[in-house]
Amino acid sequence: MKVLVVEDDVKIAAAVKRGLEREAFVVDVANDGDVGLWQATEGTYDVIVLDLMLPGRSGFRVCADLRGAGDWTPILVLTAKDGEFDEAEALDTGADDYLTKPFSFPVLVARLRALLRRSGTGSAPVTELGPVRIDEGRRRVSRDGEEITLTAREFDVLAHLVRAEGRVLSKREILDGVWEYDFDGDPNIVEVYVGRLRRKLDREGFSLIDTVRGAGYRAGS
Amino acid sequence: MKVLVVEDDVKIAAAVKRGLEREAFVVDVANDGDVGLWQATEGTYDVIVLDLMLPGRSGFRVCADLRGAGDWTPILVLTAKDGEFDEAEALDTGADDYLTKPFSFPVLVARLRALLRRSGTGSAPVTELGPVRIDEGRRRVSRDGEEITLTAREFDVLAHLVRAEGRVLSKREILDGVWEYDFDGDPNIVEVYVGRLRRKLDREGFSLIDTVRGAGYRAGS
DNA sequence: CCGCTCATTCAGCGACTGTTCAGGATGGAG
DNA sequence: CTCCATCCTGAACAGTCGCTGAATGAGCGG
Repeated sequence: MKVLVVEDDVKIAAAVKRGLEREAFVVDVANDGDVGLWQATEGTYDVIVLDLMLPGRSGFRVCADLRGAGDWTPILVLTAKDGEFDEAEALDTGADDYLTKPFSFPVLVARLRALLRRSGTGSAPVTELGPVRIDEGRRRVSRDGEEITLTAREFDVLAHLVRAEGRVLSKREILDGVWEYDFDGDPNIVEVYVGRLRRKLDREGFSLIDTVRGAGYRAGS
Repeated sequence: MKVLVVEDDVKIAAAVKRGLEREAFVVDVANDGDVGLWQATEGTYDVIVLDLMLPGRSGFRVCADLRGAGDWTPILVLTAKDGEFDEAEALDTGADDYLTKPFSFPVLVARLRALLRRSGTGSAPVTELGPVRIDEGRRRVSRDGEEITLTAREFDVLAHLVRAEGRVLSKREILDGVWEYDFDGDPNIVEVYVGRLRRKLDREGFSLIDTVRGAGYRAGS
């Protein structure tokens, strides 16, 4: 589950990033509105946390621009309680929820999850592929009813492939979708994870992830 | 992209209609279940937004009747959160997704788009030429339902020819379209690949790729 | 501070596939 | 009918791609 945090206060940004990562989110941070907008359009995020008071392009503008460009990634807006910006106004611009600073961390997480659930990105109805059952909401996987434990990364890679609904995803696409945007390590890591998923999920006569040589990987169908 | 909105609350119906029209949908509204069912069967819609609580025929019935009549237009169901109707139940009746009222507009649009994407109305690059079926997204090819494995290059060449929809492509064009820009090897390689494709795909009485001597190759039509 | 889990890198191996080449087949022009 | 350009094909080779096990190190909990 990828989150983009657009926040100029470096300390807050870092704290939020660390906290969300502990909750198994993959987090990218942008420190001003322009970079934020750019990253939001380039990358594929499941949800965006957007401060309204930003250097460069304001949160309002970012929100409006994204929506104007047809990007409906759920947005949770952060506002200062002194209320220079009005929450209702933010919602009008196309935000989906808001939170006034200072906020408690559990609340942020709860609201994010609620947002993901509502927008359907997070609660993709449980998917079944052969004997394997993938519950994105609870981040659980089972085969023949038996629970299988995956690490956060393993789950993200699997979920990403499953969401593609049979399309072939290149290693590059998987990297972009699951790892932080500035990851520039060896794409071989995708192979490593696919290998691990196979060892955990495949069984005699059933293989969940196909290799499409020269193109990427494909799950299901 | 045509949407049918079946909703008895006139204000909600109007708001949704206006909003969706701003998103470039073409919207028809029905105010009760019977009219809704009738319009759904008469017209051809890409997706139906269906309230469950309706005068006349309930949303459940509409859904069930449509499915019973073999109409599989994607349906997004609107439920009141007080939960007189159960979402799971709606999905059982044949709905494809649900949203609880009140909902935010962007969420509705996002879900509709997701639904359209999933149901393939939005993008399905699956081409059939005679007995051969080419699925570009899944990178799969089959003849008479039987899967045929192609290498990456083979698939790319085939896809390129298929995309030309019957136009003749010169070897040069195929090279430029499929190989890297700076490829300066023997154009004979195209012949080699066409040959391999033929051996894999052609059968008695059917040949997928025609040679147009002196000009290039052509697939389909 | 120690032991654990997990993410990442690396190198080696094996199989597959892209490419080349040369000789045979084919078709059209004259 | 003949000849030449064009196309087809089988075989061979080298390089690429994907898989794996092991090693390393960061981070967390005890």
